[in-house]
Amino acid sequence: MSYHDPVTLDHDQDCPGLLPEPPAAELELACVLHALADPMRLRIVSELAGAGGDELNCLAFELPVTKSTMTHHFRVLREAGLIRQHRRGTSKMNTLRADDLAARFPGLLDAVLAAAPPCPKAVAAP
Amino acid sequence: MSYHDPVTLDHDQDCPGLLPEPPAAELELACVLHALADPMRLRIVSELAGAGGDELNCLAFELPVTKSTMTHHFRVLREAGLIRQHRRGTSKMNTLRADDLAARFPGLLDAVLAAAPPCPKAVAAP
DNA sequence: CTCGTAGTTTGACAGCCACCGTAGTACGGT
DNA sequence: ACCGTACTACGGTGGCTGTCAAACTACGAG
Repeated sequence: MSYHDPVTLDHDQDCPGLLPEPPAAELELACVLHALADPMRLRIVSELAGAGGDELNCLAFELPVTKSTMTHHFRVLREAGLIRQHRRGTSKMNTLRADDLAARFPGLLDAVLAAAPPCPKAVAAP
Repeated sequence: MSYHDPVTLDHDQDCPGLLPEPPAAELELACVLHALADPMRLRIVSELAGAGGDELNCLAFELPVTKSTMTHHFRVLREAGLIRQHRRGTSKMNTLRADDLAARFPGLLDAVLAAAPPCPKAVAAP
């Protein structure tokens, strides 16, 4: 659950404002499972999966916690390698790293999403 | 992650010494994920899976922790619904509830086991 | 520049938890 | 009954963590 800042120059040019994330090959199972074991974070991941690859800013998730707690959760998800975040204006846009996760742990994300509780409400587009 | 002691009379007669466990239909994803997120517990589950349904007593797992910590880990796994335990003489025998888990969360256990680090050593028969 | 909004940092809090050591229980063999 | 072995209960420790409030930063519109 620790990694060096892997943002390369190439990456900076392709996606300005990208926040640091662990490379797919370095994702750790215990870290991913731990991140998914929190109901708030599982809900974030479920809603991102339901958005079908669309980017959602943090406000798109109407979670019953404060903004600072949401910041914490998004950070845990990013550092575990579950989500990708980049800055766009005043917003942080989030996507699920579904392809990376499937490549690293085949079937895991699908099984977790299938097992996750249904989302309380549909995600509003930002 | 809480349940009432569900041991029924029928169950008592079929398997004396069975310790309380949650019914398969009541397994909670967050609880299961949390139990699997600890490397020691993941290793226990992996070794039980590798034993192909054989019962293993607690000593069969040469984990780098004390016996009292192992007791704690086995308890977490049992209460999360991942393992079944029953007393046999002075030993506690453990099996993986693979069928229950597959029924409740299809594909999850397989994906986790496929992703888990390889066991450091083969499990000695008790 | 000001303002509003999205998001972050910081510190605090209370509960959780992996781990340990110690003393104890449960069981079976002698 | 005693003994050895498998396992547990209990208390303690230090670190972790979800959560919050308050102050702050980053950004873009006007």
